[in-house]
Amino acid sequence: MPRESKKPTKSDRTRAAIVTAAQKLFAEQGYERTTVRDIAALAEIDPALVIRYFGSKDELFARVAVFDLKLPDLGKVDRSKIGENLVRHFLSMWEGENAIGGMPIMLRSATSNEVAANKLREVFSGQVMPALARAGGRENVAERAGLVSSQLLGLAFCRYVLKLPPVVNLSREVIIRAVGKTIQRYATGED
Amino acid sequence: MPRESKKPTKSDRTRAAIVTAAQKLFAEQGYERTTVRDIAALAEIDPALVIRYFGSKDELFARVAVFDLKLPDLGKVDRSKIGENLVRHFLSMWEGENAIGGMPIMLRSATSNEVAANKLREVFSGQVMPALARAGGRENVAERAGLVSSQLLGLAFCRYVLKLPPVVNLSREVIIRAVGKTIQRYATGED
DNA sequence: GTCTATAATTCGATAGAC
DNA sequence: GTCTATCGAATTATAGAC
Repeated sequence: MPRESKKPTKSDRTRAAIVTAAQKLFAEQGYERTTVRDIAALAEIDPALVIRYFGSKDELFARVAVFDLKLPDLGKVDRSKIGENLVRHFLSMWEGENAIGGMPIMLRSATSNEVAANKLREVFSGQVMPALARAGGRENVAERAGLVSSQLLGLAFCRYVLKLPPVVNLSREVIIRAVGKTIQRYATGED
Repeated sequence: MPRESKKPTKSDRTRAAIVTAAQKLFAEQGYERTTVRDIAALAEIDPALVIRYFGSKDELFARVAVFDLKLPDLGKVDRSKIGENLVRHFLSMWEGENAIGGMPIMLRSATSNEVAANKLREVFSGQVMPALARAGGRENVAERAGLVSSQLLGLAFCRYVLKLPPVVNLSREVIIRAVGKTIQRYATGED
C-alpha cells in the first residue's frame, strides 16, 4: 500500500500554484485569451510544467472549471422566504468569506468555450431544477427554473463579468430585498 | 462635387458581404474565436480584402459592434404597463421580424474584448438610465437601472448566448407576463 | 479591384539535457 | 523534478503581381 496522504512536500506546490494562477486568469480573461505562458508566468514556473502536469490547456481548464452550486434543501426552508434565502446563498457563494470563484470563470468562458457552456447548462439543469421541484411543486418546473436562472445569471454576469457600474454599486441589502422578491415569485410560481 | 449615392455597383457588395459574415460569426463565436479567414471564407472572398477594406480585425469589429436599444419614451407610456412595454420592446428587437443581431454579438464578445465591454456599459448607462429617469422619477435611478439591466441582460444571455434549455423554451407570452412584472417593479421603484 | 505569396508573431505542445 | 530549446500550426497583416 502506498503512503496515504503524507506527501505535501516536493512540488505539489507547483501544481497548486498552476491551479491558482489558472483560476485567476481564466476568471479575468476567459479561456481564449488566457495562454499557458501567462499561467506559467503568474505561477512563476516554466510553461512546460503546465503541460507536463495537466496534459493540455483543455485538461487544465476542465480541472479548474468544476463548481457546485451547493443549493440548500428548499423543502426545509420557510416557503415565504425561499427567494431571500436563494439570493443570500448565491451572494455568499460569490462574494462571501469562502467565495467560490467558479462562476466568473464559467460565465466568462462559456461564451466561446463549449466545454464551459455545457458544464454551466448541466449544473443549472441538474441542480436548479431539482431544487425548485422541492420548493414549489412539480408544475412548470422548467419554466420556473428558466426564470430563476435568467435573473441570477444576469446578476452575476453584470456584477462580476461585465462589471456594469449600476449593478456593481448595488448594496447586498438592496439585492437581497429587490431580487429576492423576484426569485420568490419565480421559484414558487405563486401570483 | 462627387457623385452622391449613385454607386451601389462594383464591390460594395464585397464590403456588405464581409459585414454580414462578420456579424454572423462574431455573434456565434465571439471575438476571439472568429478569424479573418473564417469571415472571408463565409463571405466567399479573399482574406486580404477584409484588411484592405476595414484596416484590421479590430476596426471591423468596431464597425459591426454598433447597436442602439431604441428605447421608447417611457414618459408617454401608461405607467402601469412600463414593464410589459419594455419587455415587449426588447423581445421584438431581439427576435422580431426586423431583429437586430447586435446584442448577441456584444454579450458573447464582452467577456473577453474590452471594446465590446465598454460599448455595452456605455449603452446601458447612456440609454437605460435616462429612459428610467423619465419613467419613475429621478430617485435611485442608478439602482433601478442596475436591477433592470441585470434581468434583461440575464434573459438575453441565457436565451441567445448560453442557450440554456429552460430559458430557450420559455414562450414569449410567459416572458412578457413574468419578466414584465419584475421589470415593472424595478423600473418604477414602487412597492 | 482581386488574389498570391509571405512576412512577423504567437500559440500549444514536445524532446531531451541537467 | 525542472528548465532550455524548439517544433509545427495558426494567427493578423503586408507587399506586390495580375
